[in-house]
Amino acid sequence: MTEPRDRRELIVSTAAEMFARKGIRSTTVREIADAVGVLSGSLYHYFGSKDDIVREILMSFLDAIRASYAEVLSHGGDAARTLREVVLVSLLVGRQQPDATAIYQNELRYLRESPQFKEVLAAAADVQRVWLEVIERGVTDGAFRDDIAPRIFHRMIRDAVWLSGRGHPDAGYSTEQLADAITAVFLDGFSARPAATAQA
Amino acid sequence: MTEPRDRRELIVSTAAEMFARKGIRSTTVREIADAVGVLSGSLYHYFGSKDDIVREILMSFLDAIRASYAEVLSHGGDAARTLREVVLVSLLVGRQQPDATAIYQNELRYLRESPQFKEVLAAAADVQRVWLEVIERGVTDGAFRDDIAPRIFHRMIRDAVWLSGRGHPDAGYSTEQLADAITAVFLDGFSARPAATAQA
DNA sequence: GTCTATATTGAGATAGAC
DNA sequence: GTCTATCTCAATATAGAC
Repeated sequence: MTEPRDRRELIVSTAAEMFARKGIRSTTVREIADAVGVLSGSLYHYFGSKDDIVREILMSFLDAIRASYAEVLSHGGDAARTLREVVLVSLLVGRQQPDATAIYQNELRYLRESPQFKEVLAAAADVQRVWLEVIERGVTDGAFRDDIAPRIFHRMIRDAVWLSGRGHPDAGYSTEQLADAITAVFLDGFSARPAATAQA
Repeated sequence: MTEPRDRRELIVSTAAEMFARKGIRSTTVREIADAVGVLSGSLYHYFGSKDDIVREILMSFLDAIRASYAEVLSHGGDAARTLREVVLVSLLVGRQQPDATAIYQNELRYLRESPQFKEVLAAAADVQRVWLEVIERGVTDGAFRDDIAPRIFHRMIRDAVWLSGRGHPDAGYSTEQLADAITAVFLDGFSARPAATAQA
């Protein structure tokens, strides 16, 4: 997020940064309030609960992802091309909302513990479905190998994308370069090959 | 783990299962004691704290990993072969200690919050170093491509391996088959190819 | 070695004054 | 809209009887 215009946005962006860095459970409402510069009771003027803040962060993230994917799917292309674009737009949204991305990756279990996150989990399921469908389409078309279950491949590439922001920043890698690296490894493999199938 | 012989082992294995399923923070000592069939105070006869249980689970896991890797490295082989074996033995230990594997994957941040896990984190660093070194050796040898940073590739394949136990079980995939699938994707790619470089 | 009982701390949330 | 003050609950851990 950027340049919060009002206090409500400041609360959301501050909380997102702390949730991403320390985890939701380890971040107290008092710490959020301290960082914002108010007392904890004041947060409850804007949000009914700590989890409402979490919900807002994640729904905004997942809505951005769903919109990006819809755009990618709308302009067609074969499975390999679409997969490449899904990787790229995922990384782009991840770069715009790094905190939300980290929360999404790290706190799935937290979200499953409370029924109020049903909507968030449903949106996450939509997102996963896009990945799986493009992978399955590629297998059906003969573009992708059929000796590895789509669900297994899906998990590998999905984790590579969403976890790419985790830990140390990828110094020297732009988002586009990282997208190229991920698609290169996952489509062509890491083995050196005599005549590489040049992909970019 | 299996067939706890004494109460202490029962506490460890019960706690491991709950930590893996619900997370360390969401698992209370009272719940562990309930599941074991004692009252919470009694746990403190065996362990000084809840985190001592965590430490025991993870050190036993990481020691098993380090021993497996040492064995793999001791009998040599080129980088691709060694990487393949590292993947396989990692998955084998993961199958033997699925709860510890999940905890290791999910709770790194928790471990970083307390100085008492220094030893655990040091062991984890040893493990990561083995991966990185075999990858770097392959690049130097010319076996692996040199246009993708080892550290980026390392993160992808490492996550694919350690996260493979997460979520739904891989129905129908044995550990060996999963190891084959992972090495196939990461070394040869997911693209269908005219004349596949048969690898198994 | 296990229990009962409780100390202690920390968290999310609320009420009501300003 | 923010603060002060506090409620309530839940968690780790401890003390000491049995």
